[in-house]
Amino acid sequence: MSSVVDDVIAFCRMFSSFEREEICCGTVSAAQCVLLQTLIHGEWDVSALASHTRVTKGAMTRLIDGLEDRGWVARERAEDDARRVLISLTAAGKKEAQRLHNLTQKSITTILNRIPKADRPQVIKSLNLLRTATEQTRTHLDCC
Amino acid sequence: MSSVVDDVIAFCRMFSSFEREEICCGTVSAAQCVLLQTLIHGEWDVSALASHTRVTKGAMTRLIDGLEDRGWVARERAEDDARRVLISLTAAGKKEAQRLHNLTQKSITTILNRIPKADRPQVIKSLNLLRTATEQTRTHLDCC
DNA sequence: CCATTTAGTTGCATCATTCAACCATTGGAG
DNA sequence: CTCCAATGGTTGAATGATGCAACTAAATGG
Repeated sequence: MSSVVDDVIAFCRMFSSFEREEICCGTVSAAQCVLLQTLIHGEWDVSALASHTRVTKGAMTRLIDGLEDRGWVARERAEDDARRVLISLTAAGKKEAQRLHNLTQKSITTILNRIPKADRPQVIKSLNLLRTATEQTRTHLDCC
Repeated sequence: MSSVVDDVIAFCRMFSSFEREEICCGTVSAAQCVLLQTLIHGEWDVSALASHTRVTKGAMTRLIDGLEDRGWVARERAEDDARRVLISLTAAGKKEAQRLHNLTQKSITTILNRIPKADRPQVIKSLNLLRTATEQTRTHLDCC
């Protein structure tokens, strides 16, 4: 007997440990790993990254500091608003982000390959539905 | 365009933030929250909890310390092996674990309710498949 | 009976994170 | 135009979670 609650908890915990132990392992923290992969899709300002990653602006500043020290991201003042700081991947950063993305993909492929072939399309579709549903549910940040 | 990799990352990150911000919020850390819910199913020794949660024994000792301070878990020496320490929920712990479980369930239900009714059975089944596949993949702890 | 292994705890160092204070910039009201 | 509130970002201090290594106690095996 396993409830859907237990399944979600177990799967998410397992995937997080994948990220921690096998994907970003050694080079970056899990948060930085996600951050690099986020930036593949284009440049963001610090606040947008913070709310997307669900950490404070201060924490995001330091995550970015770490990636900047490694030469993987660059800061640039926005032209229209000199307060905003746009973060983008450097050439090296693109490479690293892609490497991490490939590792992530490999992990996920490994998992999917353990699922009966006939079920895979539905699983993939379900993950997309879950992502969409979760993001819709999760706009507000109020807590406690 | 969204790849399954992005979907998994997004869903797991969102669910983690749910746990952090809405479920264990205030009373316990996310790790302690999962730990309490794990113990609903029975008593474990420290090493088993550590490897299940994928932290070191030292970290697990401290997670348990925190829950013990709150009176939610109890330590007991195993009869057959005086080195092992069995962790179980107290009465208050059972209550808190159930409360957290209900909150988790509520969050997940909220997410599921945003998915078209027709798709839900497949999503639930998919989560179970994913959990099983991930746990099969994830027995070794070697890293780097 | 001693040496080795195993289970758990603890001290230390590290890192991520939050909170609050702070600076710079923007935009609006008078 | 000027001042003031709001916004975007950074920084310092404190907290908390974690890993590693050293340690104690108990079991196991020659």
